[in-house]
Amino acid sequence: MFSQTVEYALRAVCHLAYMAPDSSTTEEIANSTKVPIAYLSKVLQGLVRAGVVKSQRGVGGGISLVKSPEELTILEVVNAVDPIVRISSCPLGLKAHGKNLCPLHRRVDNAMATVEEAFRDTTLAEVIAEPTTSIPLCEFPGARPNNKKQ
Amino acid sequence: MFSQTVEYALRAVCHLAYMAPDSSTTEEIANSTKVPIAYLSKVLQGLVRAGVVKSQRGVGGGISLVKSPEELTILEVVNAVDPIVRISSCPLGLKAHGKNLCPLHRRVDNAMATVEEAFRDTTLAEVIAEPTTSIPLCEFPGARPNNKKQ
DNA sequence: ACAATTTAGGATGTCGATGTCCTGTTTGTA
DNA sequence: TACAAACAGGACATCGACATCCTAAATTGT
Repeated sequence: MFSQTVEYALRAVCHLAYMAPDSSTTEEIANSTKVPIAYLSKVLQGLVRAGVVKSQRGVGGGISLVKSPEELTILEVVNAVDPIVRISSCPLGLKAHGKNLCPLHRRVDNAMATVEEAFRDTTLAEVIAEPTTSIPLCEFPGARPNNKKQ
Repeated sequence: MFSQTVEYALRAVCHLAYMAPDSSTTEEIANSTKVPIAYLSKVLQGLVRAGVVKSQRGVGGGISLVKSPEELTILEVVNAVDPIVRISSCPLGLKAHGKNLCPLHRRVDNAMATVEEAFRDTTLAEVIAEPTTSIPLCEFPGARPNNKKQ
């Protein structure tokens, strides 16, 4: 239902949220999130263009969040790489329907609206702060993802 | 978010619900739903294999619903052609997580669960009975889709 | 200036979703 | 039986998602 690219982008941003406001290299993110590094590079480029993350080349550079985890929603990440497209007019192109959706497409669109709202209401800060036995991206409870520098 | 195949399958089943318990030919469904006939044929084959519709070859044959519109849900149609796959274990394959989803994947899976439930709770009968100015698949209010035989 | 690090981006490959076409098979009817 | 209607299914084409590799460009430290 969601593309692999969305999954990868969410993992990457989740990792960056843990590290915020520090930056991580693409390699660090790839190791932490188990995403193919070459493809992750492309996904991150998309996030940079969308203004969700920023990049810094050269020694000591890397990728970091533009906003704080408190201000960044899952929806912004999803829409940056694979936007949730709402149904705004009849997919059959029926003129008589115009902006009115038939009951079928109204229901499908409502389903998408529900997802959109759930994602809009969730910040990255909430995701990484939530108490749980399963830390996002981490093998062991209490650890931070791929935190090799400390 | 949903595949084109899902969209086509829903249109086709919606048409068949209007016609139920009569059958329609692939060509009639294609015309009514504005789906490419050759591809619709493949989609319908999938619905036949999934037991959502049944087919009858030869003169006077066609496609018809297996269940009545009251008993058939949107979810059954969606799952027949492009199943909603729930997240049942950590996508990163982290052993430590096991069946526990981290907050990130828990939220993504919850979104899918919401869609699944909304679709499970909607029958085709509800879709075609709902009062609206936009009749599913029809250009004009009050008409039934592609109802050439009457 | 030079070397090491790190992202940017082009070229390319693979695979499944989408879509088309043609032939085979089944079935009703004259 | 012959023919026409109608689905079944294989072969093939196209396109975008996913993925990899290589080179260029930018940046930092020496």
